[in-house]
Amino acid sequence: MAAKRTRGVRAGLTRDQVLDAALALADREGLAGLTMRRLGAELGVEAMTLYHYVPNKTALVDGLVERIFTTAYSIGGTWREALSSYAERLRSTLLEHPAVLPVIVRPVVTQATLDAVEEMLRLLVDAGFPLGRALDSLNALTLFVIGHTSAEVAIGPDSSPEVDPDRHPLMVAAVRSGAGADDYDRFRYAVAAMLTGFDELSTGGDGRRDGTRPLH
Amino acid sequence: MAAKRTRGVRAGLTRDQVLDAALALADREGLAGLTMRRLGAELGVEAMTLYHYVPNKTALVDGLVERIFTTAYSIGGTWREALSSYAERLRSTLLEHPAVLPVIVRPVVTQATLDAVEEMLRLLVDAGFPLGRALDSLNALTLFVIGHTSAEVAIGPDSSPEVDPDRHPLMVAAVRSGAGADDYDRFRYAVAAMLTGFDELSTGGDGRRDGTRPLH
DNA sequence: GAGCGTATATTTACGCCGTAAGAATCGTCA
DNA sequence: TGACGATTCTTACGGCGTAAATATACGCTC
Repeated sequence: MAAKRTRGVRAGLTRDQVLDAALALADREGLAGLTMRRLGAELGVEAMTLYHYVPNKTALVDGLVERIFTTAYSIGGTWREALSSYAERLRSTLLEHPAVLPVIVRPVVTQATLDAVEEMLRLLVDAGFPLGRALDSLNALTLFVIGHTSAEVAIGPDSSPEVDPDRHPLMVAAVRSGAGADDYDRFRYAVAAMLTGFDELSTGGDGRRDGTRPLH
Repeated sequence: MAAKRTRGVRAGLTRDQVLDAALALADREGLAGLTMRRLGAELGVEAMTLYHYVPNKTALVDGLVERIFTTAYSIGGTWREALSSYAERLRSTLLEHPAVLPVIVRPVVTQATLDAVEEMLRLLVDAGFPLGRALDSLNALTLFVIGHTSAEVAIGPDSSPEVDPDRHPLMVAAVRSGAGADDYDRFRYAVAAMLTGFDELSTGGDGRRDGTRPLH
């Protein structure tokens, strides 16, 4: 396909193209499959060439994390709707790139995301949240979504060991009834619980004056 | 100290000793510093010797995760107290071994932890939680703790970029006021919010004496 | 045009890594 | 004693991230 490269012959790459290819490669082959040599091959270029667009591999992975977050923010509606849909959007974005999850440890705050954060803070403050609690709430919600989605991805069905029904009757009953089988249902329940808790603790329940209901 | 090893001269290791040393090494040097060669050196043994106690490096890391979880469970008191202190214990255990956090994606359910889980479920069910929601609540709380603690560890102070006070006044005000600076405070706020939300959504506020129909 | 600096790519090489294969030594039991 | 299994070391292989040096091509000034 591509003519063989020789020194100095431009490949016409950009940092964005490198990141795109890196994300695609990680999605396809897993995080361990993302190596500089393979990424280079993917782009028709030697590994060392990539170091002109990225200082080192750590920075490349950081770039992936940032990219994922900048596509996840969303706003609009009441504060409950905004936070709820933000949580769902973040979850689905993360699920699209499960390979990157292990290295996502915190929301990377970039210029691109600040606008959305600012608007969410505005919604919360207008609803009666003290400013500090508004920030805390946003933070906690994000961290929960990351944790939950990580667990969703980490396993398909269930890998629990054998359980003694006499010693652990509730465990057995819960598993038998299929409880916890639906990740998305569990996710929505937990998000609703967090939002309800935020409301109660930070506005004394005022936030629901507009008639918004916690779930469904 | 230790005389030089020769072939066949026993070092008297056990799997537990290997895991102990691995955890200590990871805590001291970071996850990337945990290599088979270095771990071997730590134990006065060649790298390949470790493969008699552990099938491969992945299994070794899995062993670390399991070990951390089995020491984190705790129970007692009301359901709120139990879940709250469980969250705190898990957090502090994770903080003691921050290097392992990136590979903790899910609570490893082992025989050792089942008793504690069963008792927590009992507390929740007695308080009026539908069984499925009890399990969901426990799960959500665990995942939140993992996510939150990961973020705590991932950063010391703050590395936010420069923020334009005109575009993002709330952001600036929040940071200036020192909001979100205290990780532990933020953690407790979020846990309290979750518990309040669980209560509201799963028992109707304070124990299902009114027969409120729970979700599900 | 000619000449030259700068950006872009490659080549080569070094020291790590996980681990497969096989040889060496030990304790134990017949 | 001799055989055997358990334990350890030695050697080796392919792959990794990346430092250093080198080669090519484009865009600028004259």
